[in-house]
Amino acid sequence: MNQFQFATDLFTGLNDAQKAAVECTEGPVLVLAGAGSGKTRVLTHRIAHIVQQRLARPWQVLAVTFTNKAAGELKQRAAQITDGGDEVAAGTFHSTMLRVLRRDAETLGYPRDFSIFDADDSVRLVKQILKDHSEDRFRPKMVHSAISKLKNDLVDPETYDARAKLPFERVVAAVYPEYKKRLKVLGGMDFDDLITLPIQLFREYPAVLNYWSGRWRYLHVDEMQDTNRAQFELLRQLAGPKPNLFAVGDDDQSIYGWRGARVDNIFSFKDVFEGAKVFRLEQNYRSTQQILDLANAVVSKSIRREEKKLWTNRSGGVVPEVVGVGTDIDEAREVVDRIGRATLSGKRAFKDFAILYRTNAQSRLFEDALRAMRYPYQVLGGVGFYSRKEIRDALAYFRLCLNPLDELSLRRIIAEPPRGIGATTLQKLQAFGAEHDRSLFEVMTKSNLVDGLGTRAVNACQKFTEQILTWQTALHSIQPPKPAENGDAEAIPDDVQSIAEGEAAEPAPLEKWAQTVLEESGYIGRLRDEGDFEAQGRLDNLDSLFNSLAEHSVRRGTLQDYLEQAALASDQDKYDPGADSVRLMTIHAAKGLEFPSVFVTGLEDKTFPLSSPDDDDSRDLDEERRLFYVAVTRAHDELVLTYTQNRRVWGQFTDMGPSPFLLDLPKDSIEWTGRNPMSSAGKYQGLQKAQGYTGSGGGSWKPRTLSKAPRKQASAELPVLGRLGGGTQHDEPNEESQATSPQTAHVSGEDIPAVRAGDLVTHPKFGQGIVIATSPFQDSVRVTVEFDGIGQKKLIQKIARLQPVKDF
DNA sequence: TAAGTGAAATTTTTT
DNA sequence: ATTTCACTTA
Repeated sequence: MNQFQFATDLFTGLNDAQKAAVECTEGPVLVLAGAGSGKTRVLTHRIAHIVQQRLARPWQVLAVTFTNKAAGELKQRAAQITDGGDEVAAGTFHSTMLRVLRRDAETLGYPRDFSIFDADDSVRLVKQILKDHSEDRFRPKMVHSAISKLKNDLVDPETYDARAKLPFERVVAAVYPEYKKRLKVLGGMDFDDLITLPIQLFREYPAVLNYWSGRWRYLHVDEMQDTNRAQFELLRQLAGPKPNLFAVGDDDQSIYGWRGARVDNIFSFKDVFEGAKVFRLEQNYRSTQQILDLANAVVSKSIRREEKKLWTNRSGGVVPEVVGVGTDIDEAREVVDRIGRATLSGKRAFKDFAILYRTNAQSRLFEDALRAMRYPYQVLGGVGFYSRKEIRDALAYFRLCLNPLDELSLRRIIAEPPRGIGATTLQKLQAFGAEHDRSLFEVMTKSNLVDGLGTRAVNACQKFTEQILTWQTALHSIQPPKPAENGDAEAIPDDVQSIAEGEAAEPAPLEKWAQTVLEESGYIGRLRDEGDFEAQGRLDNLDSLFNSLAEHSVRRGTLQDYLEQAALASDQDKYDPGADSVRLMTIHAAKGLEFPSVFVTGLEDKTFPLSSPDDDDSRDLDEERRLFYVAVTRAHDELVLTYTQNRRVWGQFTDMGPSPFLLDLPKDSIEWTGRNPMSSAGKYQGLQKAQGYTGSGGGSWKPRTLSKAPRKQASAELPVLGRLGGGTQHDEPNEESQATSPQTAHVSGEDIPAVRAGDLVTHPKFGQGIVIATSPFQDSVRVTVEFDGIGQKKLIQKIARLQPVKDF
């Protein structure tokens, strides 16, 4: 009865291509779905279809996405049209695999309550290793991201060691195995382990693979273009010899190459999964034709892509607009002005607007402007709740109670608050532990055995470990450690299981426990004592932590679950579609979302497409192009692109050239608006001169044309910008002063020595080196130096003050 | 041992 | 500009 009802509904309102894809329930299927072509719809309808046809129970259907947000939406929408749809196993790759690992971690030699190390933890660990090797040539973050890429590419340490040649690669090759080893010793997994360890598990224990692949009979993957090698392998394993794999993706929206995503996974899908059926969804239901034209114009310049053309039968709409402004502050004001006008006239609600930018750092000025006008807004991403210091500290306490092996957490809180255990003591404990192959925590419980420790230190250790153990016991009393799950557990959906398991919930025992821990540890007390504005803010944040813990506790979640969610759920997910507020986020964060009116901001060279100031070739222009495509296709009917001529970067006023993407726009179907575009012309000239002189420093060389060249070229290619020159505004006073006083500003830099390529220079830390190259950097010079025995460094002369070594 | 001081690095984008 | 990290001093 119901079934018939569902069946008719399911296919009405789908176009032919969508229908065909939904109906194709067996075998490998690839759906190439352009932006706004209804891919989530296809996914959810197919899932509903499978369930209705009784091909599988809802919990036998797996859908993997990249963000929790997407998973949540998928689940919710599936639930609306499917009987039992909320039992569908929908989650991110990471959270799904975490379930697998929780069940069998011990098989792989990890503790049951293994910790999850987020990016920050992982980098810390790398840093420690680098320090132990007294290696400080490379940034821990870079080394970690190299390791992460290797893991995602399924390259093991031995293989890499054999091929690593360059100094940086050698360092990575040295750190990689050590990093892996230490992670395991600490009973921790990093993000990449959550993908690669299941692969290993499945390889070594076919029974485990059988369990999961038998359970998930229909696999769905969203955003296939963003999968990396490891994820692809995982899918292949789970899909098994008779793959029921339904992949949806769009190569034009591949924007995660920087973290190892392989668009190739889309191109090679047909080869890897033989007989795969391919469907294309090209009808767009979201945007106006003008917006699509603009999107197509830019992305069609990409080198390798599946040819497709989005179209819509929506008519009407507003012509997309490009707006040039003087400074980043003007940009924020302009955008907020427009939002104000549209909302005050009642044409739009605040939530109709999204302000998109390339980097999180750009959000601040928009926030300021919105706050000044008292307009409601929410910022997605950025420095998230869980990355604040006090929250991380608190979680470290919790983590340590669950997993005393977690030395990273231990070190994090050992001096928060100070308890008389300092670097020296830790050093001795560590050495002892290394000798006897014991964890740091264990050594601390027996610190009296460690030579050379004063009674004070021993007592401090004693007290600390006793506290932890007490809290651990308390935790177990409210939340008994789970008995080992027997291997032949029935295929009960976990969600159901966990609900059935729970007992009558007391009023938020977890919250109480957490409060006790932070009180007794003295953490909260110390914040209270500090009593300043900042400490108060931290206390407030801890309060929110307690609240969310209480909520979690009421829903019978365990602390373990909570920590997992904290590690895997980013700020990204707190997006509240209901609230009437302007949305601010990076373009990456906006993928999968849509808004009636969208501002894409910062369309300047080096901002978007983004590249570091010194080396231009580091950027992947094609990926930036696709990012632009993603950005503009978020808009239903109104699209405004903004760019500035001068922006503050790293606290420095910096002249900006227009984004090359602006040159690719179909000129006729766009409206160009210049607000006060020439206001900075005078300043611009002035700054150029200033930069020239700064570059020369002591004056040993002639002023160079520096940023002039790219500017000239850009405006030559973009005559439209010239048209903007009709602006009538004049320089502001502070610009004037900059323009007229380059000398005064910079000749005072007599103590900043001038250097040029070939010079022999000294640096207080790195010693002697040869200057390889110099390039203008803001109001100073960026100098590349080859230091003896250290390698190349890039330094800002204004700060580093390299001293030339006089010839002799 | 721990708090206080200055230099220097930081800014992609996220699970 | 803001934040982090290494080195110095109470």
